[in-house]
Amino acid sequence: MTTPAASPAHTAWHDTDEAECRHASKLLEVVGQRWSPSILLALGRGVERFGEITAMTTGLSARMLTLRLKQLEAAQLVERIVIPTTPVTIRYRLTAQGQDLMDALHSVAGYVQRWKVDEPETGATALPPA
Amino acid sequence: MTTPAASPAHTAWHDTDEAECRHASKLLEVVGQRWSPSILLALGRGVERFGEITAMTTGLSARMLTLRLKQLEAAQLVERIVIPTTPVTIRYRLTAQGQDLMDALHSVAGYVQRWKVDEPETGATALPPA
DNA sequence: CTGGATCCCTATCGATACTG
DNA sequence: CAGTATCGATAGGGATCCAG
Repeated sequence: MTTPAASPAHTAWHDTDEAECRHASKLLEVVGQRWSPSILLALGRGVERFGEITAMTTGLSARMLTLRLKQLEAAQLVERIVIPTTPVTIRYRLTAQGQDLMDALHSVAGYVQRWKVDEPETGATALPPA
Repeated sequence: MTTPAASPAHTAWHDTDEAECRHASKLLEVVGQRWSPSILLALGRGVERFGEITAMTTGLSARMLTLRLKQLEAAQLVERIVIPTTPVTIRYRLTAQGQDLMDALHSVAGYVQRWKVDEPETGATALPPA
């Protein structure tokens, strides 16, 4: 019942090593930090400039952006590129690793579509898709 | 254009609706909360009792577990089942929705494997898999 | 065993002001 | 434009005690 049909190439959680579960947990906690998803999404969509991210993300302050960017850099998900123009231009991009993560993560987009996740209001949605 | 008509496996982020991106972000922020991944993992592996989760998760207090469990219930990911034994037995289980999310999320297990994410120590890993 | 209620400390976050 | 520094408010989270 759990698997509809044809288990693909990916590993089920049951078969996942304890250590890897821990790493996955930590990773989710980093990625799940406030603003992180928005920032990663922006980068994934090609936005590369500090100011653009700030502008397009309502409520995000420069301070937080700097902070998150550093963390995401530390997590090897984002790289900071300094271009010696005048004044200096700085671009942020997903690393290959970061891109891969976004790739893995877009299956949650499918989840969101399937379950039409919404705010806990009215009666919410609680019916299986099919 | 928003409806790409029966996207095969999954939708790329570029093709993902803004609203859905927002929902995905919110979802990740909930799932990424401290302890949430560990709890979901435990539930996904079949652990159902409050005490068991507490015991197997180092550092997790009863308070936090109660809290997260409530949030996850509110997010429709977990259901609380009360069995009128003596004393009352309580089981927590992933809902179909929650199971589906874990399903979607196990692609991050693949990511973790591919990149061997580890603590920033020694020289760390920073090389592409292939 | 499950989980509510407090106390309290700390990390986090937002706003503002300032620099290269 | 791309950050850093500081401050004050708050919420998150741990420890402990208590209750159904």
